[in-house]
Amino acid sequence: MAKKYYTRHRKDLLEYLQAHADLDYTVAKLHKAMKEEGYTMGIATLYRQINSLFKEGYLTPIQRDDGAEQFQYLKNPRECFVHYHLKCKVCGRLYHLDCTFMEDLEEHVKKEHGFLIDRSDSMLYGRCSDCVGKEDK
Amino acid sequence: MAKKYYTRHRKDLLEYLQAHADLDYTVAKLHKAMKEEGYTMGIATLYRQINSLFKEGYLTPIQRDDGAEQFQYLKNPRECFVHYHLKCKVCGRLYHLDCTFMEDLEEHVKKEHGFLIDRSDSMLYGRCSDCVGKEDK
DNA sequence: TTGCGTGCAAAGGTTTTGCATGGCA
DNA sequence: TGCCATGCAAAACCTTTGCACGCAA
Repeated sequence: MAKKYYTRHRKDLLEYLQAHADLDYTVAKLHKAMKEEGYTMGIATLYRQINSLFKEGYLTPIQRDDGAEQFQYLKNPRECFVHYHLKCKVCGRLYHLDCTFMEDLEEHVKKEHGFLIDRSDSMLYGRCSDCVGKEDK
Repeated sequence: MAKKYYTRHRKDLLEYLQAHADLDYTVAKLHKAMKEEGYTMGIATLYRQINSLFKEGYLTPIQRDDGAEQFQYLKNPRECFVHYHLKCKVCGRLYHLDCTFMEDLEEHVKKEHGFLIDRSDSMLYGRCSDCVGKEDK
C-alpha cells in the first residue's frame, strides 16, 4: 500500500504543493494549475498520487467546493497531529494553532461534557487578521 | 430563490428529517431510507429540496462520505449560529455546545492570534461519552 | 529483472438541467 | 389562473478501474 517508488510525477507534485502550501485545491484545479506551470501528468495519476498523500497524512480535507473534494497540503504532517487549525474563509490560508489554551479547552470539554476532542480532525473557521472586514468567499 | 410553496414533498422531507435528526445522510441514502418508509420522491426533486434547505440554513455539511456530499439536519437553525458543535465520529451524533468557555476561547484566539472565529462553521470532532473506547467509523 | 507507476479510455457514481406536466395559493 | 414544483431522462461532472506499457530500484 505504501508508495515504493519516488517517481518524477510524485516529485513534481510534492514540489508544486510545497511551493503553494496553505492553499486549497480540488483535483481538477490542481491539475490545471500544474499544467500551466509546465508540469504534465494524467488526471488518473494525479488522483492516485493524491490518494496516497492522503493516506500518508500530507493532505487534509477542507470544506467542500461545489461538487468536488477539496484538500490542502500540510508541511509537517506529524506535527499537525498535536495542534489545532484555524482556517480563514476569505483568503483560504491555514494557521496552525499551538497553545496551551486549547489544552484547557480539551480538558474542559472532557470533564464537563464527556467528549474527547480529536485535534487533528477539528478545524475552526473564521477570518484572519489580514482579512477581517473583507467579504466571505 | 426562496421556496414559495409548501408542497407534499417538502412536508414529507421535513417530517422525515425531524423524526431522524442527529443522523448523517447523503442524498442517495436519504432517498433510499425515505422510500423504505413509504415516502416517494424523485431523486431530482430531493436534490432540489436539499439545496433549498441548505440555503435556508436547516442543513449543515459534514465530513465527507466517500464520493458524496454528506449533511445533517439542524432542529433550530437560528440557535445554531450562537454555539459550537461537537460531532462524534463513532455514532455520528451532533452535540450543541453552549458554554462560556467557548467565549473565552474566541476572546483568546482573537487577542493572541488575531483571528475571528465563526461559530456556526466550526465543528470539533471526537468521541462522545457513549462511544469512548469504541472504534472510529 | 521485478513490480509499482502511468496513461488512456471506459465504467461507475453523483449532481444538475431541460422540458412537459402537476399542484399550491 | 399564474407560477413554482416535480418526474423523467439526458447531460455534465467527478472519481475509480482495467490493461498494456514505462520506469525506479
